[in-house]
Amino acid sequence: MAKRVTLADLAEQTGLNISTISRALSRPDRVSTETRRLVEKVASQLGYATNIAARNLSRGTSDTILVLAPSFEGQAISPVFTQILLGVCEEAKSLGLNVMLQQCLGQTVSASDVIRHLQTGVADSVLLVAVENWLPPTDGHAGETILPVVSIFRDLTASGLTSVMTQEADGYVAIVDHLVARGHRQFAFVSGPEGMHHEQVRYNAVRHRLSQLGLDRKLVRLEGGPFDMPSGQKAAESFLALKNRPSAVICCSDALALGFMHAILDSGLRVPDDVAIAGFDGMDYTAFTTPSLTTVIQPTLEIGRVAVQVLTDLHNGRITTPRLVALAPSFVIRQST
Amino acid sequence: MAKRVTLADLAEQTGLNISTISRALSRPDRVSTETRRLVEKVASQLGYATNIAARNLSRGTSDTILVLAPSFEGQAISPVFTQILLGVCEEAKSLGLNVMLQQCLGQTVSASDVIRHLQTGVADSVLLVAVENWLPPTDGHAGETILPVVSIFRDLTASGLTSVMTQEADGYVAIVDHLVARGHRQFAFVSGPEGMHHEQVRYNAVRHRLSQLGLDRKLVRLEGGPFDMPSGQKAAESFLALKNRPSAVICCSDALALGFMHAILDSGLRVPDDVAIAGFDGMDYTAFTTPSLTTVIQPTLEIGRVAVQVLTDLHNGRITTPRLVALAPSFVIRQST
DNA sequence: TTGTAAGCGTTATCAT
DNA sequence: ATGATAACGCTTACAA
Repeated sequence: MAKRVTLADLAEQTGLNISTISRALSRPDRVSTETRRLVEKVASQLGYATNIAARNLSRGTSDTILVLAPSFEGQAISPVFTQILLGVCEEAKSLGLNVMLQQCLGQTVSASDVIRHLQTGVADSVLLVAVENWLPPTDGHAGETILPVVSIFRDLTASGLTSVMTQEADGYVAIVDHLVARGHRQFAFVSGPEGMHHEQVRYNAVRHRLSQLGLDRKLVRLEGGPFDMPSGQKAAESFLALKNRPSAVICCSDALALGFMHAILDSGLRVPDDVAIAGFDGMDYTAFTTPSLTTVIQPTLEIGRVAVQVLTDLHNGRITTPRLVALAPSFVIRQST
Repeated sequence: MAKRVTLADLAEQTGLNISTISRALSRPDRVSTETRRLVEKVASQLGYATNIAARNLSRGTSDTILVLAPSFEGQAISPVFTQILLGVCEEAKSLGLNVMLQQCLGQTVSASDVIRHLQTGVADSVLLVAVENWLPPTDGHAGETILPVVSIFRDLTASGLTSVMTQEADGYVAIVDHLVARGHRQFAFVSGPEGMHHEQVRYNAVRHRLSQLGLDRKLVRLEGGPFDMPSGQKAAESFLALKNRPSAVICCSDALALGFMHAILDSGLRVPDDVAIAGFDGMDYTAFTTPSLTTVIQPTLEIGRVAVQVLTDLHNGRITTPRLVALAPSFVIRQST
C-alpha cells in the first residue's frame, strides 16, 4: 500500500511552503504561473490526491448530499426511484457533489434525525425520496432555521419542506379527458396504499375533473393496496365482482395497471374493448405489454436534477422560503384505451 | 444554526478530560460505569453528534463503500440495479458502513481511477456494478497489493477482481432442459449487446447444453443489441423474416423477451403455441404480462448483500486471493413456454 | 481508570 | 506572491 502523498510531501519536494501548495491547488489564480506549473507537475508525478476528510474537517462542509429513501421493499417506487437517482447523480456530479445513499426505516422522517446527520457532517444537505411524512423540529426555535432538505415525490411544503414532484393532477385530467372523448361514461379508480397522500391527491384529481364534466357520480373506487402488481390483480377481482362494471379503469400506478390488466385478460375480457385501462408513471414496460398501456410519464430524470439544483439553492441561501416545484408530465395514448 | 457540540464541550460540562469523553463514547467498557453514564447523559442533553470528518481524518478510514455503476442510461440493468442497491444498502447498514454512489462514464474502470478515489479517502472500498472491463494497475508492483474492490454481475476474476454474480449457466441449462422437455427442437437465442461478456457466456451456456443433447445444430442466434425492449422488438423482426422459424426463443434478458413477445403477438402469432419465449433476470413484471413470462430469477438482493460481505472480508484481509462467488438463480415456468 | 499530548492533512488568517 | 501558524474535532499511545 503506497504511502499517501500529502501536501507536506509536495512542499518538501518543491521547497515551497505547504500553504503555497494548498493555494496553488485550490486557487490557482492566487499564485504565480511559475509555481502553479511546478506544483501541478510535482503533484501529478507523485500522484497526489486531496485527503477529503482533512478538507472537510478544515472547511466544515462535506459537499455531500444524503439521499434518504424508505426501504424500497415494496417494489412499487423502485423503478421510478432508479430514474430519480440517475438524475440526482448526474446533477450532483456536474456540481461537484457526492451522493450518499441511505435507506430509512419507516414512511416518516423526523427533523431531529436529519439534523443529527447534518451535525455529523456526513452530508450537508438531504434529499427525501418518496417520504410520506416529515416531523418538523420540536425544539424551541422550530422552523426558524430553514433546513437544507428537499422532498421528492411528496409535497411536504405544508410541513415547511421545499418539494419537487410531478404535476400529477394534470396527468389525471389528461387521462379523464381522453377516456371521456373515447366515449366512456363509467369509471373505476384503482387506488394505492390506503392513507397515502399521493393516493388521495390522485383520486381527487380524477373526481374533480369528472365532476367538472358532470360525471362524478359515475366513479367507483377500488382498493389497490401497495403500488404493486399483485395489488392490481386483487383490485381486478373486486372489479369483476361488480354488477355494473365501469368501462374505463384509471390506476394509481403502472404496476397496479399491469396487475389489473393481467387479471382482466385472464378472465376473458378484452382490453380495451370491454375495459379500457390507464396507468401512471411511465415505466418502460408499459410500451411493450400486450396491449400496450396508456399512461402518464413522470419526468423522473428531470425531477432528480431539479431537486439537486433546488437543494443547492437552499443550501446557499438563494431560496429562503419553502416552495413547490411541480414538473409537467406527458400523456401517452396506447392500445389499452 | 445551533453551534456544533464537540467533545471539548462535553469535557467542559463534565469536568472530565476530552480523551475520557472520547473513550466513554467509543469504548464504553474502557471507562468506569459512573463516567460512562455521566458522559452519555450530558452527550444526549447537549445533542452531541460525532464529527465524521474529524474521526475519519484521525482514524484514516471512512467506513464508506463507493458504488460505481456505468451511466445507466440504457435502461437495461437499471431495474436489476435497484435491487442490488437495496441489498448493498441493507448489508452496509447492518455493518455500520456508508454507501456512496457514483456513476461512471464508460464500460471500463481502471485501477488508477479507483486508487485515486481510495487515496482521497472518500471511500475505503469499491463496488463495481455491471462494469464490463477492469484495467489492472500499470505501475511497477502491478497486482501485488490486492485492492478492496469487488465486481458485481461481471466475472472479473481473470483481471484479479473478486466477483459476485449469478450462476448464469445453471439458469440457461434449466431453460433449455425445460424447452426440450416441452418438445421443442429448434431454438433461437436473442443476444444482448455485441461484445458484452455476459452475452457470450449466456449464449455459450445455451449452445453447450444443446450440444450435450445433440441439438446444437438447431440453434439460431439473433442480434438483440442493448438489453432493452426495443432491441427485443427488433430481434423479433429478424425472427419473423426467417424461413424456418424455431419454435422456442431464449432471450438474454427479460426486457429483450418482453419486447420480442410484444412484436410476436403483434404479428398475430400465438405465445406459446406458435413460439415459446423465455427471459432472464426475474423482473417483477414478468409475472404479470400476458402471457406471463417464463424466466430465471437472479438473486439480486442476495448478490448485493454478499458483495458487501466479501468486500469487508477483502478489506480486512480475511480474503487474500481473488475468487468468484456465483449464487444460484431460480427458474420459474410460466405461460410463455 | 483517567489525563497529557501528539498527530491526522487541509484550509485560512495574518504577516511578510 | 509566499510563508508561518493556528485552527478543525477526534483518536490514541503513553504517562500518571
